[in-house]
This record gives sequence, structure tokens and C-alpha cells, in this order.
Amino acid sequence: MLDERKLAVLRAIVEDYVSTNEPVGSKALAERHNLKVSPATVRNDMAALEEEGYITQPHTSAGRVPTDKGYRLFVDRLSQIKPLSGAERRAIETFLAGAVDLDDVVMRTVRLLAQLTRQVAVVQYPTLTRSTVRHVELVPLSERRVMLVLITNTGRVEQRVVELPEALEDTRIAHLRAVLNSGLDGCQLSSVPELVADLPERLPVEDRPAAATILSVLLETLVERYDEKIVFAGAANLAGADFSIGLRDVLEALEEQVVLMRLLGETSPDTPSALTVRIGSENPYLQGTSVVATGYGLGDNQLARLGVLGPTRMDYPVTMGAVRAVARYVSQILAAS
Amino acid sequence: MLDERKLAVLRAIVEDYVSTNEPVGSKALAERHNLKVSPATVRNDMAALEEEGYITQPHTSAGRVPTDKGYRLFVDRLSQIKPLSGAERRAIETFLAGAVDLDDVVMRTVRLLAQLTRQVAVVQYPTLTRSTVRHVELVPLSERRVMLVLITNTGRVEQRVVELPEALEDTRIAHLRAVLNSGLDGCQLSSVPELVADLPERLPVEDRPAAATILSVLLETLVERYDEKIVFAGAANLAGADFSIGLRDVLEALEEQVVLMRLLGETSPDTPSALTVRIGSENPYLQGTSVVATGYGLGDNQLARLGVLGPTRMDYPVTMGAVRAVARYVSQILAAS
DNA sequence: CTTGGCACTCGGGAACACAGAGTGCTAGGC
DNA sequence: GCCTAGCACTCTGTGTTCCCGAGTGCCAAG
Repeated sequence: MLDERKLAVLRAIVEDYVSTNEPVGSKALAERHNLKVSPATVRNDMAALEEEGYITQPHTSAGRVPTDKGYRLFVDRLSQIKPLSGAERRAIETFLAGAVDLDDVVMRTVRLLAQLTRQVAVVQYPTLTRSTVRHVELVPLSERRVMLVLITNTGRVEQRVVELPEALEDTRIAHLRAVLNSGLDGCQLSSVPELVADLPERLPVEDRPAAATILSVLLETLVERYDEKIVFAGAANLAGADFSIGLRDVLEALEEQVVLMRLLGETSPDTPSALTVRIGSENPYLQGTSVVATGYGLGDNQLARLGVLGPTRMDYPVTMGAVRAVARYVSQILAAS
Repeated sequence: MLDERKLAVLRAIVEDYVSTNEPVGSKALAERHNLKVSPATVRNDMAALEEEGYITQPHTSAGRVPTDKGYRLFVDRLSQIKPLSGAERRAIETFLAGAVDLDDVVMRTVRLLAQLTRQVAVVQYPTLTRSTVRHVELVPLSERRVMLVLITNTGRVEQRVVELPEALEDTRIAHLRAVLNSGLDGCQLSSVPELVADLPERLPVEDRPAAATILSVLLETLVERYDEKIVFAGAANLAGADFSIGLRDVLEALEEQVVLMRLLGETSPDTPSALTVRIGSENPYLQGTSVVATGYGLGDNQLARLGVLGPTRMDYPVTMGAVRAVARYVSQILAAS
């Protein structure tokens, strides 16, 4: 049905349309790419491609524009991910290496990605769920108040102030701390609830109320952050772009953690570092936009996702290259720290 | 020069223009506000106001539009800050009260302010400079690595991983921790550098290298965050608005911490809770926009600033009311926690 | 000082024509 | 059987013209 040349025509249409933002006609196409056939032949192929739903014309007698289905075919079979230049790679490396803490890593990553792709970049904070406990700290603030600090292997720190039901001496807090640490150190966060279930029973009876309070806050901390923090940058890049939906809708979506979360999608367990590309209407949450995303994190243990959001008319090979590269580098940084 | 009626005309022009977004003519003006004079008289007054530079006409024979100078006079002398409704106040209170930690307080505040004003809201994190040390914690991570945690009276937590020059036993870390806390507890952050200057000398000589390393990181933490974190929300509200400069420029400015910082301006030491209003060209960093900002924080000890950014054509009385109210409530919340 | 009258100006929308790009179709050539 | 050249057709976008109406400034009268 679609021979080699028709595919070449489709590829040429996508490339031209992406770079010029204008419907591409048969004549210009035959000239710019050396297809070695006449415009008339190209027109026949275009008619076939349109018949199959890969391209469409905005109005009679304008050039052709790829449909979502056309972009999909392009991404899946007609294009190759474009690797970054050496200069870009070095720039990424040095820029990310300068980060001082997790906040800084995430912030730098999202800015970098936005700048590299000239799109809106979205980065999810490393999820607690699969990370492990590195340390639990209890800091007495006053007689009846304790600060609970949870440190994970990704460098994330969560803290909560806990109001105790009764005063607790420092030595008893120290004991509790020791018990918590010996029980939880190195464990996956997701397994913490089971591990602490019977903990109060192993304590002296007079410590149990305080321990129960602290534990309930600890569990809350785990649950609350299940739907993770997520940040974006590069909104300025939306200014020029034209979406089929309103700019306002896109900006609103960007400020909704939940929507962003769904846009990034889920990491497939078998191929954690694969790139996910959702094109236009394939995207259920924000039609008219495309999302390129991937998981990142420590080794195979992908902790979170990052990606970019842009108009359907996007340079997919370049964008995919940038997303993949940034994901790799930030994973390295996380592993090293 | 400007009698009562001319001022009334100016006020009417500002109010009408803000609500309709169209140049306002003499006839409509005489009708809508009962000025009890004829359009012709209004025209004479308008001519005088234009002569003085308070209003201008986009083109010959269109209505009049306030100039920056006109808005300035309106804000200073012709309008009253509009208090929020009871329902709004209660909504603010309950919404802010639900915050779990400092991040959450700031996040909720900025969203609230954006929603309330339908503009872009900007909130600076409470500055470290004037806040005080509540606790310093050293957490041994491994033999040669320690996590330094700094907790302030505003609930802010800063953490850094410190690589030690040599292994250090837990008991010696505990001792160092005790020394640090007894020396710094309750002190203003700005005075920390002096306080720790001679600290290594008071320690056993074998602890000094480690102590020096830890202290240098501690000081870095203070300095690094001097230019504070700052967040915004409500970018979607820019979609409808028309600035004299490009939307892209505004969005870019919003993502630059430094620019945001300058936009919010500085809190005057004598009148810390006063509202700052910068109108259009008065604003050196982002012409064509207006900024309404104020300090907030604990009592007279204003810690940081918050405000909104919008088009020059903005409902100043309402916006000022919202900014003032939110600043008060968030100050309360901070004081209580 | 205010008011009604009046001529003037200018922006914006409607109607219109036109050029240019692109198409589909058909007939002829390899 | 596929490719190509030619041709008539169909759009969109742009530039032009025209006209209406809102709004003004000025003047003379109350």
C-alpha cells in the first residue's frame, strides 16, 4: 500500500512542515528534497497518503499537513533519534554537576531541558515509593515537640513537626531514634508501613503513646508525597507556539500537579528507560499537544519521570534526543550522590 | 489646577477603562456616572487632564485612556483599598491553615493569591537572614559523611551532605553537635558567621579539621540562600491580558529568580507592612506591567515579600486588598507554627 | 462657567477584486 | 503500468475602497 517513495514523501512533508510551519505543496517538496520525480507524481502519492489518513489539507488547494497518525508513523518508522552534539553533552554535564542538593538537581534539570528543546520541560521529583530509607532523625525542639526528619538514598529530605501527647525526655527520644533506624535503615519506603506495625509493642509501655504519634506522622509523610512533587520550566517557549487549544488551557494544566503527572505517564516496568511519545489526540489529558517523556533514576530502578510538552508540530528526533540525554545524565548525577 | 470635578472625571475614566478595556468617551462617561454635567463639560475637563498628562487618547477621536501618571494619582488619592468579603476571608484562613510544612505554606499562598486576584502571584520564601536558628543537626551517614541539617524558627530546613577529611566517631560528632547547638540556638542567622569564627579553637585539636569542614559548609548554606527562593503561580491569567510588551518577555521574567526578586522590591524598614505599587514605566525591570507587593512575616520582623504582577490596566483597589489580606494571614500562620 | 450645535477626523468593518499557490484530472511518453 | 506535462479550477490571503459611527474640538449662546 505504502511503498518506499510514499514513505519518503511523508517524511519530507513532516520535516518541511515542522521547519516552516506552512502547509507543504507538491512543487516545493519535489524541489527541496531530491526525490527525482516530478511534482505530479508527488501529488499522486500525496493523494494516496491522504486517502490513508496520514496527511490532510487545511482547505482545498492548500498544501498538506501531517495528521497525528502521520506523525506517529514518522516517529515510529521514519525517523531516528538525533543525538546531541559533543558541545551540548559537555554543557549538560558541567551544568548538572554544579548542583548542591536534590532541589537544585531538579531545578537545573528542568531548566536545562527547557532550554535544550525550546519547549516546556516537566520533571517529577524522584519518587519516595521505590527509594530507600537512609536515615530517620528525631530532633527535640521543646518538651512536647519533636521534628521528624526522613532522609532517603536519593538525597530527599522530608521533615514534619510532631506534637507529642506527653513530654518525653531526650534519652528516650534517642532510644526511639535508635530503634527506628535499626529497623528501617536501607528499607524500601513502600515496606515501611509493615515494618513499623508492631514497633510500639516492642517499646516500654510508657513510650508507646509518643511512639504511636510519631509513627502516624511518619506514615502520613510517606502517603502524602505519594503523588509526587513535579515542576516545570520554559513556559516562555509557549508564547510563539500555536496549539489547537488555547494557550490558557495549557498554562492551567501546567499548574495542576495531577494533570502534569498524568501527562508524563507511567514508566513501563519492562523497558524503564524507553521514550514515551504521545502525539496530539493520543494524549487524553491535553489534546493538541505532544509529550515526549521517559523514566530516569538509579540504574534499572527508575524513580521518576521527566519530559517535555510542546505543540504537535514538534521536531521529534531532536526533542527525543534531548530528553533521552538529559535523563541519562541526571540519572548519573543521582547515582553518584 | 485640578478641581474636585476633574478628579472625579479621572476616577471615572480609570474605573470605566479598567472594567471595559475600551477607551472611554465623554458621552458614556457623563451617563454612567452621574456627574450632573453635560458631555461637553466633561470634554473640557478631559482636555485639561490630558494637558496635565493624566490621560491620553490612542488616536484622534477615540476615547481617553489613563496614563501611568493617571493611575498613580488614582492609586494615591482617588481610591480606597477594597477589603475582602467575609466569605473570602474565611476561605483564605481555612485554605492556609491546612498547610503541613513551609513549602506547603508558600505553595498555598501563591496559588491563593493568584486565584484571588486573577493575576500572576509571586511569593518569596521567608528569608534566612533575619530568621533565627532553632536547631542544628549532624547526622552521620557513613564514616566520612555527615548530613548537616539547619532548622530555623520559620520551619525552614536546609540540608547538605558534608564529606569529612577524616573519619569521625559518632560520639565526637555528638559532641560537636552539642557545641554547635549551645552556641547558636536562637541566634539570628546573620550573626552566625561571627559566632562560629573561633569555634574550632575551643575544640580538641583532633576534631578541628572536621569541624572546619562542617562550618565552611554551614556558612555556605547561609550565603547561598541569601538570594532567596521565589515562586510564582497563575501564569494562565496572562493568557487573556494584553501587555504593551510581549507575553514571552513576561513569562521569561517570571522564570528568572533575580528579576522576580527585583520586581517585588525591598521592604522599607520604617513601614514594613506598607503596600508597594509600581505602575507601568515606574517599574524598571518589566515595563508595561504593574506590581503590587508588600512584606510579610513575623510581627514587625518582616521576613520576605509577596505580591502580584499584572497589566497596568488592573483593578488596583481590589488587588491591593487581596495582597494585604493574604500577607496578613500568612504572617499569622507563620507566627503560629 | 456650562451647554448645545456642528464640522471634522479617524479606526474598523464590509464588499470587492485579484494574484498566487496548489490541486485534480487527463492525455501522452517511456 | 507508471511517470510526466499541461491545463482548468478552487481556494486563501491581501490590498483597495468605501462608508459608518463614535468621539472630538471649537464656537457661540445662555
